[in-house]
Parts: sequence; C-alpha cells; structure tokens
Amino acid sequence: MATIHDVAERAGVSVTTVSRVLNNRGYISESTRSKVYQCMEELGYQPNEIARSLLKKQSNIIGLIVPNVSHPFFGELASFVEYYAYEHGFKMLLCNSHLDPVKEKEYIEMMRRNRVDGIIMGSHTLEVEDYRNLHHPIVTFDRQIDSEIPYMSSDNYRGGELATELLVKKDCKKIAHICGNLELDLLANQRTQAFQDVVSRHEVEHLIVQTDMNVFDQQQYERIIAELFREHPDIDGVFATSDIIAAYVVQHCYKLGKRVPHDIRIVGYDDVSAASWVVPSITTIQQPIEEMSKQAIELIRGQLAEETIRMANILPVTLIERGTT
Amino acid sequence: MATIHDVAERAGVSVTTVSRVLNNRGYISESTRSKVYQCMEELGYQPNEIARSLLKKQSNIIGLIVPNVSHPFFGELASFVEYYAYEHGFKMLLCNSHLDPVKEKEYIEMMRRNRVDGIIMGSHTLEVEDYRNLHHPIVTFDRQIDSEIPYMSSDNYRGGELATELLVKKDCKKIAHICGNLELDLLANQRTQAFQDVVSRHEVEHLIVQTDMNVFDQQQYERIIAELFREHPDIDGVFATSDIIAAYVVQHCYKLGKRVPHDIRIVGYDDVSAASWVVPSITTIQQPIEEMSKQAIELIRGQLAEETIRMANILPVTLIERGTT
DNA sequence: TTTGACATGTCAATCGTTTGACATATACAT
DNA sequence: ATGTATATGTCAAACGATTGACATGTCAAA
Repeated sequence: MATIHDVAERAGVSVTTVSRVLNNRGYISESTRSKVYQCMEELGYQPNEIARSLLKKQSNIIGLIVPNVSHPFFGELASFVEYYAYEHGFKMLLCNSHLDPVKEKEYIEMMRRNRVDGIIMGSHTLEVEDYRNLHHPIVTFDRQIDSEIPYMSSDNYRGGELATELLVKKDCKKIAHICGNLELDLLANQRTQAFQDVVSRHEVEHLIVQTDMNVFDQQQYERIIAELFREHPDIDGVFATSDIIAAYVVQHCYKLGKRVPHDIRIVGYDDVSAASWVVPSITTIQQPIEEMSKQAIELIRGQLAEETIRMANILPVTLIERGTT
Repeated sequence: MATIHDVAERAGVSVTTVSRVLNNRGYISESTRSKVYQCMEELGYQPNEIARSLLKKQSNIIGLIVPNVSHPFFGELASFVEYYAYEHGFKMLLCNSHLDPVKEKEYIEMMRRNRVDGIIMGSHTLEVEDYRNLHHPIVTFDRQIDSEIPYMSSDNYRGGELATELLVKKDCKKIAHICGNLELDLLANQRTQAFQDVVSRHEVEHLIVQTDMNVFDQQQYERIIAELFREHPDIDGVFATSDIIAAYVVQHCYKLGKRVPHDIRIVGYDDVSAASWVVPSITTIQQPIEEMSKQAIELIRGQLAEETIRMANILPVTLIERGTT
C-alpha cells in the first residue's frame, strides 16, 4: 500500500509538505495542495492510522465488552454505542464474553495491549480488584465497582417496583420473579430487591427463580419456566428480568392453555424492540438504551479530556403497558 | 503505560532480552525469564500492539460492516463472526452502515486507514467499482460482485422455493411476498425470483411488496403491512423475507382478527432465535448463520495466506415448519 | 585445550507518520 | 532597500517494538 513517501515523490514535493496538506498546518499553496490530493487519489493512498496512533499515543478505538451481541438488549446497546462513538471519531471494537471470566479477562488485556482509548464493560464476571488495577478510562454498565470507576445504569430499583406494583394492582395473587444470576454483582439485582419489598409490603404470595450464568440460553429458559409452572401451576403473575424471558413465559403459557393476560399477567424488562412486535405485545420496563449508550461515550470522553465526571449515572425508567397485563 | 524499556530496566537486562522472552526466540535462562515475567507483572506491562502492528504490517483486526447489529439476523451474524475471529487471534471492528452509502464508504476507508487484515461486508449500497478498487482481503455477504471477490451466501433461490412451495401446498389462494429493496443488488433477491417462478408455475394469485432502504424500521413495516391488507384483505398466505417482518405480519393479523395459521399462513426467513420464541412460532427458512460466519473468517484467512479460495460459497438452507403454517 | 552450546549484550535499522527547528526563496508592501 | 507574509525544503527525533549481525562471556564435554 502507498505511503506518504510515495505520494510525496509522485507529487514532486517533500514528505513534510504532504504531511502539512494532510494535517492542515503551516502554509500551503492551492496548487500544491490540489496536486497532492490528486496524487493521493491516483495512488489510492490512505494514511496509516497505526503509525499515527503510535505517535499520538491514542488509537481512537473504544472497546465494548458484552455477554453477547446476539441478545437483543446488547445488540441495541452495541448499535447505539457504535453510533455515538463514530460521531466522535471513535471506532468500536466488540467482544462477546459469553460471561466467561477467562474470556473477559483476556479481552480486557487485549484491549490494553491495543491501547484502546476507553473500555465500556457490559459484562461483569470479574472481581472488583481486577477493575481497580486497570488504570484505563472505563465505564461499567449496570455495575458499581467503587467510587473511582464511573458507571452507567438506569433506575433498577424503581423498575422492579413499577413492574411488581403493576402486577399487585392488577390483583395477582401469586407472583413469580425470574431474575438473572444473583451471584453476579449487578445493579440489576436491585430489581429483585424491589420485587421482594413490594410483595412483602402487600403481603402477596411470591417466589423467585434465578437463571444460570449463561446468557440467552434458550433451552435453559424453557427448562426453568417449565419447572416453575410444574411446581406452581397457580401462578397468576410473572415479573421477568428481560423481555426475552417474558416472551418465553408467554409461549409456555400458550402451550399450557393459560390465557394472557386473562389468566396470568406478565411483565418483562428492557423494552427491546421485540417486546413491541410479539403477540401479545409485552408490558415492560423501558430502559433508555440510547441515552445510556450516548452517556457512556461521554463518560469515556470526559476521562480522556481529564475532566471531572460524575461516577453514578442513573437514568429513569418508564413503565410501558402493553398486551400481557 | 510501561514500555519494554521500563521492563528491561527494572529486570536489569537489555531490551533485546525482554523481547526474546516475549517472543520465545533465542536462548533465555529460566531465571531471567521468570525475572522478566515478574517485572512485567509488577509494572502491569502489556506489549504495545500498535507498535507491533506497524512493524509486522498486520493489525490482526477484521472489520465487519452490517446495516445494523440491532437487527437480530446481523446480531447473530456479528456474534459468530466475532467468535471465530477471536479463535484465530483476530479482533473485530464493528460498523453499522444503516444502509447509508456515504457511511458505508467512510467505514471502508476508515478500515483501510486502520489497515484491517480483512473486511467482511454485510451491507451493500455501493457500486461494483467501489469494491474492485479496494485491493484488500474482503468477503461479501449475500452479494456477488465479480469473479475476483469471494462471497458467502446461502441458497436463496432454494429458500424462496421452499417457502413458496409450502404455502402453495397448504392450499393458499392468494399469496403476498414482502421482500427487501430490489434495487440493492443482493443475492437475497433470488428469493423473490423463486417466489415468482413457483406461483407462476402453479398459477396462484400473488403480489409482491418491497420495503424501503431502511433496515429494521418498525413503523415502515407496520405501514406497508397495513396497506397490504387494506388493499388485499383476501390474502391467505405471506412469504416474508425476514422473520421480523413475518412477526409484524402475525401481529397485524392478530389485530385484524385473522387466525394464524387457520385463516392465513405465514413463512419467514433466516430462523433467528426470535422465530422460535414468539407465539405462534414462525415457520421459516433457516440460514446456517454460524457456518456462514465461520467460513467468512476462513475466506479472509485464506486470502491472507495467499491460498486460492473458492469465490462462490453457498450453503444449503432448511425449511423449519412451525406454528404459522 | 579446544569446541560448541548456552546466555546475554550492543548497535542499528525498520515500520509510517508527525513535528519542531531551521534554511531558503519569492512576492509584495512600505 | 527592508521587512514580512507566504511557500517549501532539509533534517532529525520520536512513538514502541522486532530483528539480524555481531561481540563477549561462562561452562561443560571431548
């Protein structure tokens, strides 16, 4: 591939001049400028960003680690993160940890080796210590590490409250809550806390089921849900911690001949686009995914500019009532 | 961040020795080796991949350009591409073109500036010429450019045939086909060709509706579908070119009080995971997304190794019968 | 005593670009 | 004639690593 030297030679000017054209510095006559551009065109020249990165000590890359982009929530997240990253001249390196601690650690090290400008962590299987020793601009999604690391989240407690209160208000007598793995130290666990608080306050019969560490494992969802209904056929309300799980519950109810929302009411979480196009459409707690993504990028930019940034970044959630309640 | 010099100094050895440890070259005693490793640990040293890339003239990055990762099909694709890329020591740079030719071109140039080892194109708004002048390892998804550029695809014609034949066999009298924008030169258009061939052969009443250039624009889907059923309330079969569109059709039928599959039968395409968890589950044509992703990486690797590779890579599709037929 | 394997060091070039310091030259205004 | 803005050139260092050539040891086997 052509280098700046080739361009200089072809244009009959010095490398410095080409560099000046490229970076708009110093005096350049219109005639040389256009001659240089023309030669670049002819050679198909593109400046080597690797060399630039080395010199400038910044790669303009932001790394995003999520459990899996094929999960709708993280797919939408990744899409917005990429969008806002690009708006600010960053590229996005994407990694799927599959919630495997080994992979997650390797990915973080890989990103440090590649000198990414910032890391956005949406997967959390590691210890607090591992994050502290990073010394790298970072933003965590949905996890609070300590007072040094900024995190981006939405109001999980309020979300759990809204969802549970809706089910209680709709007169559900026995409510199940399907949550993620509580061993992972996620802010999403506050949804479960809220659930417990609300059902206790109203003295409603309830139970809690955890999923395993595997993200988006369909068979697991089906197994857990089948078991839940086998043991508790009288459940008339479900608060699931994702729209996808909620959809599986809907499907299982359909198989059992339970009518939604007549016999059983279901609330999901996230408001991924799928929630609106399934039948019946899913009542859910909307997380402001776009705004969270945008602010995550801003938090990285703030760190790069060495500004003081807010550590706790919690956005409000909204209850979206649809067909399942 | 620590450099190889810092490590050398701390370990009391030369930079060359550290490099030898790092790259397992030449003679190194066990004692120095461990001392060097220990110093790296203490300094939190990670070798600068940017410097390495510059010297080795390869970045170990593969670029993936798709319309939008938030679309389930591309989300699953991206997930597998990343998985197999990582297995071979590559990182993945992800870009969402939103089917905007300007963005797509900018992304390609960005990737060339960053000297990615290969580009996987899943978005196609550009002209054949733009690809030819690339001089970069590349694989296209679902588009044949010329005899020089390898492409990865599945058997779209067969898929269209299977879908349409199923609807005909199930005795549909008036079948609608909702396809993507036919102005984009995609192999997916063969589905439409197959549709036309099959309905003509069986002399079944039919019609074809195109979507706009926007990927995954919910409102557009709803508008098109509503219009379709307003003008043709007697449709009793729909072959949609994606499972998501099929899901929207299901939803619309539900609103109209049409029973699926009793009054109308619907076939989707792709077999994204959503197809199996909506109610009713969607009959669809399965594309082997994982295998396609895996082979796309292999095609890039083949080009990097300067092997001769197959240009046409077409995998078989499978009809998955579910609840909508 | 010689030989050769092992262990490490020094030195310099290389990858492609940027940038500062400095030199030179033209053109035009004062 | 002098000064100043404009335009370009030369040169070298820097970014962080790799690598080949070559030197200089030590140590043990033949």
